[in-house]
Order: sequence, then structure tokens, then C-alpha cells
Amino acid sequence: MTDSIPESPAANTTSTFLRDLIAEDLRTKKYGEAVIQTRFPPEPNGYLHIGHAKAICIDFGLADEFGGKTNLRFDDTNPAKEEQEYVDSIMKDVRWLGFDWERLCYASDYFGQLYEWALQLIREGKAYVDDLSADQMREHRGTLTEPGTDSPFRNRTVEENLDLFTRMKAGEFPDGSRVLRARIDMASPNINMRDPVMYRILHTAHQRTGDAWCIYPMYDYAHGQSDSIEQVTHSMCTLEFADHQPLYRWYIEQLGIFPSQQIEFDRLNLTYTMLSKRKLLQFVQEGRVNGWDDPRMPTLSGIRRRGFTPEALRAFCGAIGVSRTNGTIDLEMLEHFQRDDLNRRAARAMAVLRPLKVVIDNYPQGQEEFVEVANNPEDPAAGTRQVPFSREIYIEQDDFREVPPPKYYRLSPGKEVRLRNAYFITAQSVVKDAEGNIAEVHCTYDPASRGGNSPDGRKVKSTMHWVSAAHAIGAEIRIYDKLFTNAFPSEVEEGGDVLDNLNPNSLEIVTGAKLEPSLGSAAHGERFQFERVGYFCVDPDTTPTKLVFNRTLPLKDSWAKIEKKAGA
RNA sequence: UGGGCGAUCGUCUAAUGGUAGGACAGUGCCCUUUGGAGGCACUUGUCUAGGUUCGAAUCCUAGUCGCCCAGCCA
Repeated sequence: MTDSIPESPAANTTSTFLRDLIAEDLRTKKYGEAVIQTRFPPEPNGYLHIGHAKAICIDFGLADEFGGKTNLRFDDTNPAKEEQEYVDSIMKDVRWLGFDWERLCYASDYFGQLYEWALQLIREGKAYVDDLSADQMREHRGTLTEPGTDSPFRNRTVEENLDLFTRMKAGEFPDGSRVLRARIDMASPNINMRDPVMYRILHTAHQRTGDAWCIYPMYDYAHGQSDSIEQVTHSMCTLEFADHQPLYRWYIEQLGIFPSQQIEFDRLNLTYTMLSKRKLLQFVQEGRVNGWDDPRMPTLSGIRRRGFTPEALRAFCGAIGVSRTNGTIDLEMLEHFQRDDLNRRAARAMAVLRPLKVVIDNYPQGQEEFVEVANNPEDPAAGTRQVPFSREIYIEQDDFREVPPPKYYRLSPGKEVRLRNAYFITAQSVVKDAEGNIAEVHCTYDPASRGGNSPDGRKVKSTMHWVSAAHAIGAEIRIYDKLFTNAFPSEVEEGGDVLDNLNPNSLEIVTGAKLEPSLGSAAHGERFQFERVGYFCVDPDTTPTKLVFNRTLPLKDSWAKIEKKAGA
């Protein structure tokens, strides 16, 4: 791959409601002369996926666009689920996508301040310690249609609340025995406002604060204030948090602190893709895939290993736009942007995945020569290379048919085709093995057609890739397909499970591939277009003695379409 | 049956009272030393019913449909 090609013209920057809103806030000087401040707030409880890429592009991209700043903030308020491994992977993924943060923050940095604010709310009679069990609290919460009822502990004195909360912090009570709740309104039609829990007791060591704390703030009590502390002007999050906005504002207003504003947008959904962290974790833990970076996973680490590029991901995120509509993007859209990027930048090479031997009978025995081949026809600056040619070569099994179907342009008995950048050949006869399978095809070549054109102007219908048998190198090729057979993986039959929709053929390992020798020196992660086949990249499993390629995506295949139509 | 949010080509997204446009997908043609890429063309859409207006995707009224919320998860 070369980096000399300029990035594609800015992706469709669809004008979004977020852009309009920020522009308006800037125009009215809602935040004075301050620049836009955003944040990307992942919880370090799993690996980032393509859905997060959209959020990252929004949080960082919009701030960039308006000359603002973006913090990376880990929302690490639940030590039971969070790990340093996830923190590390998230930082790596954000950088890989092409973004860098103004400040690296952690919600846990604010535990002290949050605690002080909790004391303030208690003193103002706006928070209380509740001794109800989780089950009892659920009963008191009411339902979607019925109001909740007050806890018997709701009217404790400020002194008692202060005493109890201080002792909660001191570790005097066991997990689950008490919580601190905001005193708002048990009859609110918005369940989030029915005296939400602010703190729970959790005698669990935190990956950053160790055992300094045994009470931990809930998301709602931590997020808005964290935004406020960082002077976040635009706190973008997904739609399911819209119901939490009144609470987000309530804490900020009661505390009288910097008025960060929450704005919700639609989550990314993709056909044939599962973007639930919980489910992805399950696939990893149950061994349904080979880890978080399995190239079939929608995680950024999986996608990266698969060979996708940050440029393509960013172009995709720009093109899909942002709205408040629940929708599902066709996977083809993502694939389109990836092909578009790789087509312009990936070096070409010839590789035969399922080899069929061709013997050129009138080519001198023992002779070899080198033909000059463009590294990337889309990019003359990528230069050329010399590829060895000889009497015995491999072509793709699919490229020969003893009995050609209609519209089949490739090699068949008596038919002349071009070997890319080499010669015209004509199939003369077939040799079969004991089972009747075609073992080799014998051809004749036209020495005058060297380079791929005949001086008499003769045309051929087809151009095929090939690899000289004597010079070929081997490789393992991993062919990936969709992880799910259903466009909507979570659509399952009664009593069924997402696992029922897993595609049993999502990974095919091809071991007998024959590659042109130049590929022998390819580096880990290097990307290629195997001409007429697809885009591939070198997998990290590659060793000095074993080459492994991942197929990122196949090339579009209009012959497959014709064939399918004829068969249907 | 509480509250919140939403509804424009098959999919995603523009149009902010003034010609419903783009991208992906699809179809056809042209071009091609990748049946790739590229070029051209075509098809398909404002949830419904009323209303306001010279004019409505946009405003009003009433429906319909979809998504989210009853964790001491985020």
C-alpha cells in the first residue's frame, strides 16, 4: 500500500442537526467566547466496535470542525466490570481511527468531588440514605403506568443521613445494605426521576483507585457532573439516554455548576452485525470467535485485523449522517467505502487461491522470463515490478470450464484468453486424473503477444491472473464471510437465541494457494488487492516460514451475478 | 393502558413554507490488459385523514406505526 494518494474528497458531509445546533450555540454565544468542548466517554468494560467509531467521529470530528477540543474520558464507575486491558485497547483504537484527545480523564478522578457534592445535596435535604433492599426498592418504584411510593426512610433527618452516608463510605456496611438516593419525585412519569440511586456500596477494588472507596457513584450521578467539571459544552450520547436528560440537568441545576448540555443521536445499526457489548463478550468467552480481534468481529480491533482502514471508516461515518431516527445501515454501504479506499491505495498482486495447472506446450522447456507489471493501475506513482513467467503456470480453477456456460468469457477448449501482462494462450486439451477431475490444461501461446497485446490487433474477451508454478510461494488464506446469516441477528424464533443465527461458514481456510514471489516479503498488516479476487492483508500470525493472509473483502463479481441469475 | 423519542426511494440521509436531491443497493448501456475501477442512463419515496396557505415533506388537528424506559449496569 502506498500513502502517496490523497484521501478521497471529503466524505459526504451531510448537514446534521448536531452541526446546526453547535453552529447556533456559537452564533448566540451560549457559552461565551469558549470553544466547543466535547468528550468521548467509553466504559472500559469491553472492546470498542464500529458503533463506537460513529460516536468517536461525532465527538472528535464535530469538535475539530468547530475548532473545539475533545477529552477521552473513561466512565469507570463500576469496578466490577472494568479492566485495564479495556482501557489500553480503547486508547489504541481511538488513535488508530485517527483521533487524539485534548485530555485523558477518568470519572474516577472525580470521586472526591462527587462525594463532596453528595454531602451538599444531603445537607440541602435533596438526598437520603435508604435501607430498602433492591427487591423492596423495585416494589416501591411503581410501574410504567403506576406511580411509585415513598420509602419509609425518605424522611430521615439531615444529621442521620450525613452520619449514615459517612459510615457507608467508611465501610461499616455490607454490599447492598444501603444506598444514597436523590430525593426527587416518586410519582414522576419519568421513572429515572423516582428518587434515583446515587451511590451503592461495593467492596470491590477499583482498577485505578484501589480500595480507597467502597461506595461508587451511579452513571447518572457521575456523568453530567464529570461533563460539567470538564466544561463540556456539548455532551453527545445515544438515544436511549434521552429519558435521563431531566436527571442530568437536575443534578447540574441543584449543584449550580457548569451547564453542560446533553444531546442525543441515533445509535449505529448494521445489517448482519451484532453491536451489543454483552453479546460480543459472550462470543469471546464461549469461543464462538477467536478473541476480541477475530477478523469476523465488528470490534475495531477485529476490523483492523481484517484489513479495514481508518480512512474508510471515517468516510463511512461521514456518509451515513446523524439523526434521531432508528435505522439500520446496509452492510454494503460500509463495504463500499472500504473498497473505494483500497481500490485507490492497495498495491496489486497475483495470487491463485484454488490452483489449476496450465502447461504451455509450445513454450520452450526450461525457459523463464520476467514481465513488467503495474503495482497499481490506479496510481502510476506506485511503480512497476517484474513477475516471473514460465512454461507451467497456475490459474484459478474457476477460470477454466471444459463446457463453458453462456456468457462465460474465460478459458475453455479452443478459446483464446490473455494472461495478464503476459501472453495470449489458447486451450488445446485437458488431462484428467483417475476420478475424472481436470488435473491440467494444455495450451499454446502466441509469442508475438508478449505484454498482453497481439500485434495484429486481435481481441480476447477475458484477462486472467496467473502465477508461474516454478516460482510460486504458498500461503494460508483466511476467507471471512458474515458472522450471521440473518440481516437482523437479534431476530430469533420463540425460545431461540442469537447464536442460532451464527453463520457456520463464516471462516474458510484455504491452504493450497499459489502466490507470486514478491508477496514473500510482505510485512504484517500490509494490504493488497489480489487481482480479480479481492483485498487481502497480512495477518499477524504470519511467521518467517508461514505466510497468512486475511481476506478483507472480495472484489465485486459481476460474473457471479450473471451465473446466479442463470441458475435461478 | 404512564412518559420520552421518531416516521422522506429497498437502505441511510438532504430539502428549515417555494422544482423532493445525494449516497449505497438494483437495472441497462458504454468503456476496460482486473467480468475490478470508471462513465452515462433508468427505476423507486414525503405514514394516514382532514385543515391553514397562491403554494405544505415542512405549519395545525386527529389518527396509525416503530423505538426506548420499571439495574444498587452504562
